Amino acid sequence: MAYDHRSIEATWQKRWEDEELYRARVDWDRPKHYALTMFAYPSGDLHMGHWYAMTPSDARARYQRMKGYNVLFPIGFDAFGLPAETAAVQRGVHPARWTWQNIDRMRSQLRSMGAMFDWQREAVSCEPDYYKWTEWFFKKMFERGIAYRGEAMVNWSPTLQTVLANEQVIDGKDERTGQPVIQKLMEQWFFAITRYADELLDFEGIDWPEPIKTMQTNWIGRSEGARVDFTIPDGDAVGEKLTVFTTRPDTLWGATFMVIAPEHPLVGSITTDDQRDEVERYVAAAASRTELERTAEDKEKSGVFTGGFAVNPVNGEKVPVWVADYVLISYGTGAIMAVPAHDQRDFEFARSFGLRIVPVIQPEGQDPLHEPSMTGSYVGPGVMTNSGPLDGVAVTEKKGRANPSIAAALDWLEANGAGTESINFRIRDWLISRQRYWGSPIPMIHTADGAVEAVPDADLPVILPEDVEFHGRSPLVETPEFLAVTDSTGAPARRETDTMDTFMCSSWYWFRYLSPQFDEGPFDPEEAAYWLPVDTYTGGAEHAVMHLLYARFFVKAMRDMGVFSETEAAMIAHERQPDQLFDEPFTMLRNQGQILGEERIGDRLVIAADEVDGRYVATSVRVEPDADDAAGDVVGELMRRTENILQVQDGAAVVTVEVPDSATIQVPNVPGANEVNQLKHHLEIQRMSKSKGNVVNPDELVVDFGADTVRTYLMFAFEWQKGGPWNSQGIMGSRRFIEDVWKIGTVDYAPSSETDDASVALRRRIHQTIDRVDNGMNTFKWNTSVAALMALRNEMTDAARRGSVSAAVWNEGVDTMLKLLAPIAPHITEELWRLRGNDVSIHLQAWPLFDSAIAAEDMITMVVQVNGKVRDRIEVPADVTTEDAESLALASERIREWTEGTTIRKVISRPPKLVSIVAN
RNA sequence: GCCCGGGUGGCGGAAUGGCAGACGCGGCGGACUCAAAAUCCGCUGUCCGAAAGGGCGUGUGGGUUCGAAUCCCACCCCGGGCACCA
Repeated sequence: MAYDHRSIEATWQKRWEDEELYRARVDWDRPKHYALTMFAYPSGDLHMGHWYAMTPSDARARYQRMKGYNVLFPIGFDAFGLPAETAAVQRGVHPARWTWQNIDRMRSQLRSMGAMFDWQREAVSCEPDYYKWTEWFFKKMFERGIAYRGEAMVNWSPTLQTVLANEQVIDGKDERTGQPVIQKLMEQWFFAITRYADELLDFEGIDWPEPIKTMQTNWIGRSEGARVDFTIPDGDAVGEKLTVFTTRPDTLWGATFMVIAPEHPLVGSITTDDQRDEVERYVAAAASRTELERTAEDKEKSGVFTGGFAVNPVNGEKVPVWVADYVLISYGTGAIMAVPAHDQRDFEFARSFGLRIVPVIQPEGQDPLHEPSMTGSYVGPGVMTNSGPLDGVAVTEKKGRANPSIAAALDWLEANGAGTESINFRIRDWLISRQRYWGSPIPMIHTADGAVEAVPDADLPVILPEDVEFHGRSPLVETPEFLAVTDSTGAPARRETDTMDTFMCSSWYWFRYLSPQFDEGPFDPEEAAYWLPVDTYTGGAEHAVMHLLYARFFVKAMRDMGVFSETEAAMIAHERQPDQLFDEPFTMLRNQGQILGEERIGDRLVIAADEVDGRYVATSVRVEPDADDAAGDVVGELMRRTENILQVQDGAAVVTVEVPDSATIQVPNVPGANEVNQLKHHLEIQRMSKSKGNVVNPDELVVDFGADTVRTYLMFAFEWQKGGPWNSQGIMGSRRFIEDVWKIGTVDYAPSSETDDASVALRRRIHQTIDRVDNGMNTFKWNTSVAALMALRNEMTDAARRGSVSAAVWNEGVDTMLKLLAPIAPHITEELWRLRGNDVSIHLQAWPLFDSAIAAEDMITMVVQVNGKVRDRIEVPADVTTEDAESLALASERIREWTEGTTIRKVISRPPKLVSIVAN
């Protein structure tokens, strides 16, 4: 019987759906497992990246199910967002139509995966049923004072009179029109995520990757220090206070100037008339630069003097106030005190503009720091100097109060009313306003007197008007029927036209999955009481900070708003303790990498080279796609480049060529003599554009090879956390494996040369495979699980050919292999399982039990090293004693040759694996 | 620039501080075939060697250790994120 993946996959997908095999229902008698894969954006076609994210997660959900859990594995669409609106502007398709077409298409593509999605729980964030509750959450946030109005910078296109997304701005210009974009302050809606900053730093009780926790910790950026007020002594701003936050209050006596952000509210009043033109020019220029450009530390320091001064409260000194764009209005107070002697950025700034540098920390055992001879700031430990009351206090490398000098400074500031001990966070409040159409409306009303009030619950959701046109800016601002409302007193008012950041939709979707039709609240407490929290969350590491931090914040805010009170009551009714279950959304998190397009064929290079000491050193290199083999000393495809070393496939051999600076380079479309750097650049650009442009279409592969093969390949060919470029040849190995499984599952096995040894050996291998597949599943290293199954396939194929094992062991092998493979390749294993006479789905079977006694090897190859090098291998019993291992090693003929004429200094034994002999 | 991760054969990758390269792709050789494909068998890090065997080898340089892909320090390169892509 031939393996026909098309009919097998179609048949089983239909039967599973008809039989509701993957419906997840609350069952308090069974342990639950909520497996979640990240909310999918309906971008159009399902691509290999979706398969890569979802099918291993599906396999693990299936594995958990066979392990005895009642598993929920839902799916839905993150359907609001910028691309739909871009399609509307560019191609005249309504965002809703574009989005729903994509969703329909992706639904059918997703079904071809054979995943155990419970489609009856599907949720789509652009449906009014869904965004009603997104709006409801906003209202809750507003009522609790978490949602508030504030000012933030936007990318403003004066030409289009609209706000642009960061990705629409390239080099300070609109990517489509090429017109300039400026940074502009605008009043918008925020969520006060900073109130949860301290709690978000606590990852206790959740199993998340260390790097993600580190990135979030750094993003939140808690630092301890002091707030200090500098006072403006004269001019228009006389009496105003410039507040700075500093982590180094001990260096206040060395503060010789101040720097404020170009957007600082006091810029105008501090600036003197002489300096006004220059300052205004500088502020305007800063508005055209992105934050990333402004803070990059390798750039030249820029800044201008305002002409104004401020008084340093610790010593009464007047210090000049400068404006510079490396100070950001969004971080700290938007003003800094500059201590050039002990901060490198301040030092460079001071040297660029000839500002005073006063050392206040004296490194011990060195000559006193002397300003003119300093070549950089000093940031190490020492003793305070030039600092009045702090002189002589020790400075360590510790942060905060743990550093004696900082502790002394804080005490002095508080005692003298010059400043307050304070904690600053790098994280900013979450800007949730978007000046766009295709998002969840913000359910707020602007009254005639300038106040804001929430839309009454009975009027939720605020529905997006459908009959609108797209010219560039949000149609909401020009749709009178949408704008015109009455406030709570019945007076005419204006509806809020900002919509919400789509991260808002994706901050609670896993709650909606629990009960997408529920209309009495965002989710059904009875479902939530059983399924929450999410046990396994899988998705891309590109979401390490923002989405995952917003999601954590959201759940904590929900908890504090009492959203879970009914859920908690339901839990208690079922004797489940709700303690701390609503502190974090995702108990376990794992990230996959990205699948890139297939790597292109490399550049064909023609190289003239000299052979020097067996290496090739190029005198000229040119890139020429159709060069003849005889065109140079080395001609062929570039396989790899590392720095100025090229590896070129020249005929059958890979030749390594060094390209010195003296070589002449010719790159197409770049006239004249080129440098090595240009060659590198050319090769780099080609690679990237190609790898990003080559989209691999899973549909064709599913038709040609079957979903089981594609799933197996995706789980086998990559290190899941890392990802990598697609390789269209590699998939044949997985196809052959699946075909071999078919042969093993359908062969009419009859022992012909059966031996007990062979049966014992195969059983051993079967149990070793259970262990290895288990390990791979538990550690998300699917490739090792598949490799173990392939190795078992090799043994089974061999046993079948020889007829060397008993029928009972053969059948144990087939059944075990099918069960172990079932999560990875669900269709073929189901088909073979049924063909073998089983009535109940393989996906409802219990996972095979591992027996370590059966898996144990009785003989082990022991390695014998002499001075760290392997010199012999000896077969020993697995339970060999240290004494026996050493005497066997020392008695070895080969070891005696290697130790002859030397004295044995030491013998290290790690029986049964290794004996290491040190001799000289 | 800052934060996080990675670098192992021609390629994807494996390896609780203890045999580097499991498993697979590709390649080479052979069987089957009129032939090709498919399939099956064998070999396949690299250099020296007829072989036995030996030297070298996990981005680069140093260190710890009887022993390092694995731990430590410095550097180079690649990927992700940097708050309006999601």
